[in-house]
Amino acid sequence: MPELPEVESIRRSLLPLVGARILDVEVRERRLRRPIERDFEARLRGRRIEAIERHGKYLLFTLDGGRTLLAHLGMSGRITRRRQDASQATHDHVRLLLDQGSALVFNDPRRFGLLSVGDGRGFAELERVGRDPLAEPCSVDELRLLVRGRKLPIKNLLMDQRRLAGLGNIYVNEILYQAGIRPGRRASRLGRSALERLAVALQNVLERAVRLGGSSISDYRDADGRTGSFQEEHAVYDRAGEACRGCGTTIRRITQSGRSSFYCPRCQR
DNA sequence: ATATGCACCTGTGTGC
DNA sequence: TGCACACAGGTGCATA
Repeated sequence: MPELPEVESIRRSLLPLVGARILDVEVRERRLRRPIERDFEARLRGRRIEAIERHGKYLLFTLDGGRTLLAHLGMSGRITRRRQDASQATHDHVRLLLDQGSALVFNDPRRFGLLSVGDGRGFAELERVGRDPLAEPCSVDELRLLVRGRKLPIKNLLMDQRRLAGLGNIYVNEILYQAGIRPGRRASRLGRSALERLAVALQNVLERAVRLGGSSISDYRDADGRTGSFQEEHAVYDRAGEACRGCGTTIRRITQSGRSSFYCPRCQR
């Protein structure tokens, strides 16, 4: 579910927890994308949260003693702040009991998410992801290097987390609309002007989406249960059959590598 | 190395 | 009402 803007919104809503201590850990379901380590609870208990950062779609909780809690929400994951006495919901897999009666709850119906504790931040998962385009905006020259010799569709390239970290199906579709590029265009065939528009669209869409707290399509919420509102500005995502806000042409849906792509056949070439 | 297809899961909506 | 099916914000692995 969550892409870069949603994860960033969750991170910001979690910041009041910096300084909190983890008093206890409860794990009800260990079978996530990768099973939760056996010593997960022991390695978290008693630690203090010193910082909460994000890289792409990953959240990193820096703890005292040099440890790091890595979290990924997969398709359906949520991290919520609650009272410890709040009732447990279906798919509440992990609860971190903090001081002052609050709790951090990880809920994930599909279990595509990930939780892991490491010493430092040497996670194999993190080594597989590229730069974060919000933290480090891409120049046109860098985009040119990225597309050089790549014959796959630009949409698939932008979704490849090893190249850029954080873009998923919503934001890639929205960025390509803003840039006026069809999702099926071969990456290597994009010219200088298209790459310039892409660089601008990348920054504008991500910054705007973060400002609006991300996209709440069906059930995304930040850690305090608040929805985002960027979905109200979606130009193409999930709008097949509706009119393009720019020119009135009917938005099309196609399938690329098993995922839906949406575009305006007139505004995007 | 590059590109694709499928598996991993549960929930929801649609059409019969 | 029940049932079958398609589809969903992601990633990892097997296969060409």
